[in-house]
Amino acid sequence: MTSTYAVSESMEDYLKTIFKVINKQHVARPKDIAKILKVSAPSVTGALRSLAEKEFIHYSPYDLITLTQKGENAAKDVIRRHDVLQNFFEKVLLVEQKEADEVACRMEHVVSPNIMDRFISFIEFLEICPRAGEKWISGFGYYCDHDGKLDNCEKCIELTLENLREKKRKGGNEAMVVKKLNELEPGNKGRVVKVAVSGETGRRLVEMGVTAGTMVEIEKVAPFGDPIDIKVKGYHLSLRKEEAAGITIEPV
Amino acid sequence: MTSTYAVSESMEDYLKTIFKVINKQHVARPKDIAKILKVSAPSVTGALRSLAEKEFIHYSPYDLITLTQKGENAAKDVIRRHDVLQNFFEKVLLVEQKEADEVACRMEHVVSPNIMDRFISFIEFLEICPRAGEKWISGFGYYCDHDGKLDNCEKCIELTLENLREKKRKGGNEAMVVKKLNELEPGNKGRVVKVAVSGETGRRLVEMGVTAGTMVEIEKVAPFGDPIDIKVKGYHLSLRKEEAAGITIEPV
DNA sequence: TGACAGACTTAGGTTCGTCTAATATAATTA
DNA sequence: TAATTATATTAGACGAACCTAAGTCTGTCA
Ligand SMILES: [Mn+2]
Ligand SMILES: [Mn+2]
Ligand SMILES: [Mn+2]
Ligand SMILES: [Mn+2]
Repeated sequence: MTSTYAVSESMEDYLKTIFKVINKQHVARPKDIAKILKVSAPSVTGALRSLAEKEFIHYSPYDLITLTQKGENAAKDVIRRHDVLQNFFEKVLLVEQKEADEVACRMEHVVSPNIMDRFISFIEFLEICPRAGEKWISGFGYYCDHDGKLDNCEKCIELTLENLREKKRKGGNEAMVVKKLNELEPGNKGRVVKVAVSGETGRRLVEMGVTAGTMVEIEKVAPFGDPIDIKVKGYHLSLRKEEAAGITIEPV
Repeated sequence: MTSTYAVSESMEDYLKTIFKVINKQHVARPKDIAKILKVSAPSVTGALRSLAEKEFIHYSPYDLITLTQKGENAAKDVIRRHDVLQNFFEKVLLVEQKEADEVACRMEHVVSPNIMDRFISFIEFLEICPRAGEKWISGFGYYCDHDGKLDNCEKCIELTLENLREKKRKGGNEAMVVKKLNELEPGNKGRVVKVAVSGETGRRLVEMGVTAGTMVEIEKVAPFGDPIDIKVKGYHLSLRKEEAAGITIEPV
């Protein structure tokens, strides 16, 4: 059984750490990496040499460390896997943050791309399907904390059904509401209706499979609405305002 | 970060394999182990020496291999972790069996006891809470296969609510139905109402946290109803008929 | 500008899990 | 029972990922 990803678990953690350090303080130094990963300085030197050889980073002794494009992609991918898993543990299994983070950091290296996608879809479905959603998860919390007792499910279902009908009544009057991605606010979620973005970003979106039907969440909007940070399929993505304007969304 | 479990990932896989081989053909030989784990024969010899030293197995060169109690416990624990994960991937995330098995075999070594418990509770909750269950999971399947389209949720919720009320009407007339565990049939599930089992098995049940509220599933019943194989909290357990008779169940 | 402290690398060693080649033992079969 | 075949072990080596101890580089500051 060949390993699922291009580098070893250890190297993935180094890449992840380098990416995070660079994005936080512009430049990554071996000392920081050693501290974060709780390894000795010589271990870091060794890892750097190995990563440079495989062309994940630019590096020579005493030089500063930068990620190659390949390295950045790999790092982002590990981080995505980590985030999806941690999110699932925290938001669905209601596990405490520290443990969710720790276990995600071990699982991130072994989860398959396919199962990743399923986790993402599952969480989306959970958020969208009116049978489930937040209320249902809190019911799971009750179940866990009370030795397998179910909390009053009937009321909850009635309410759900009520809301669903309400929404439908309204929906019958107005046409499907769509907005441009740049018109949404942090925390808003929606489903992609159309993508009309050219250039590198457009290509990246297609590559990532961001097409009609994909769920998008607004994470952060900078002053003057540029750039806009979004989450799609577990990826964190930063869009220019004009790029975001090319994406049509049906808010959820 | 110290590793979560007592032995390395590799050794856990050896233990698991030894357990399975013994339970299948009574005696484990290095050749079988090598074949299953896809390693060379000398690798097996090395692993056996190492496991013997740590007292997980009884072994000396050319001798036959048996698990110590410690080894058997460890093996069962790995298998439980594996099964719970694989089950979640297959039954909840609707992942195909081969991949579910492979990824479970990697994750089994890094999932924490706590998150294990959550997975188990989550699956139970999914099976019990009338908002979710099988119908809901099949809705998730539809969602995955149709690019994020929701299948007619309203009808499904109405039906669920209907069933729930139906059940309640019936439930109002008759008192809570309870049975003895030995009266159930393979595939039946239920919630433990009372445990009155003495001896080693009783102690084991308590250790495993099998108390009022725990979900139990009947897996297999031998001819004449003895022994009875059950699944509790992810563990597979074999009970004598008289032991099973000491456990009161409310069928679900 | 030159010393020095702190950061980084080199040198060299350990453990783990794997391998191949050679050897020893056990089982089968003529 | 002797020869042959199948299995298992020993010997020795390797790469990955870590470590400690000992040097080397560099930015800072007197
Ligand atoms: Mn994290
Ligand atoms: Mn990690
Ligand atoms: Mn399996
Ligand atoms: Mn495994």
